Amino acid sequence: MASLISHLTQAQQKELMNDLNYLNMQEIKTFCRHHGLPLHIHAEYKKNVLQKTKELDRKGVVLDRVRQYLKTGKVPPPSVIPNKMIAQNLPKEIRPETHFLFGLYKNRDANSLKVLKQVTKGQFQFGALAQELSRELWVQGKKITFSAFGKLWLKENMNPSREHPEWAFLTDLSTGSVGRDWKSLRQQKAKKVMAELKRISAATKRS
DNA sequence: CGCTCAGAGTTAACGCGACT
DNA sequence: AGTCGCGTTAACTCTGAGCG
Repeated sequence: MASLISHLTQAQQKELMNDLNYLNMQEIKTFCRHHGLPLHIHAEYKKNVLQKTKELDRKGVVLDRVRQYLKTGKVPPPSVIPNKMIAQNLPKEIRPETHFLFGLYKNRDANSLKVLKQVTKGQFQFGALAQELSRELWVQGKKITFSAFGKLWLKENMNPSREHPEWAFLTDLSTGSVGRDWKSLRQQKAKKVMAELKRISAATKRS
């Protein structure tokens, strides 16, 4: 299947892609379910066997998938955590040289926090960045230690090399373009995008 | 300076219904 | 009866602004 948005002009396509950032997760989920786009992260608990986890992909990841789908008409595969990144047996104690694996680290986990505080001179905090980094490492299959993760977190925290256009509110906030009417602005944009997506739904069902 | 607020995303926890 | 998935909810974090 070809692009689902070829009837739009280049400028309109670009606007649509950009305004997807203004959708909230609920709206995105609805669209994904309609079209069978994967929302959950899958894990390879056993070699070559994929299992859906309870973990939901982060907004940026899901949006990328939506964009790809709109452009190509193909349903992209889900995120997968490879077998080697999954903790098979949990160590009693986490140390700086312990490998940073799925199932071992969790946000707000006291043991993880202790070690990460230790290797970052007390600066580490659980938050969106920690979540983002950990997911990325797991899915990409980069096996590193807690110590290395802490350093990576520090680096990203000091000078963020990545942008988060999908966090529309925070992005607008940092550019100072948030006014009293931001909420209605978001709804306006979201409504427009949803209307366009709905048209696509109808078109794909006909074919 | 520290506190609270806004509005967003994410998680864990909870409850409900479907299914076995 | 027990389990699983799904949807909702409360609590947390993020940022800059506003206030005492």
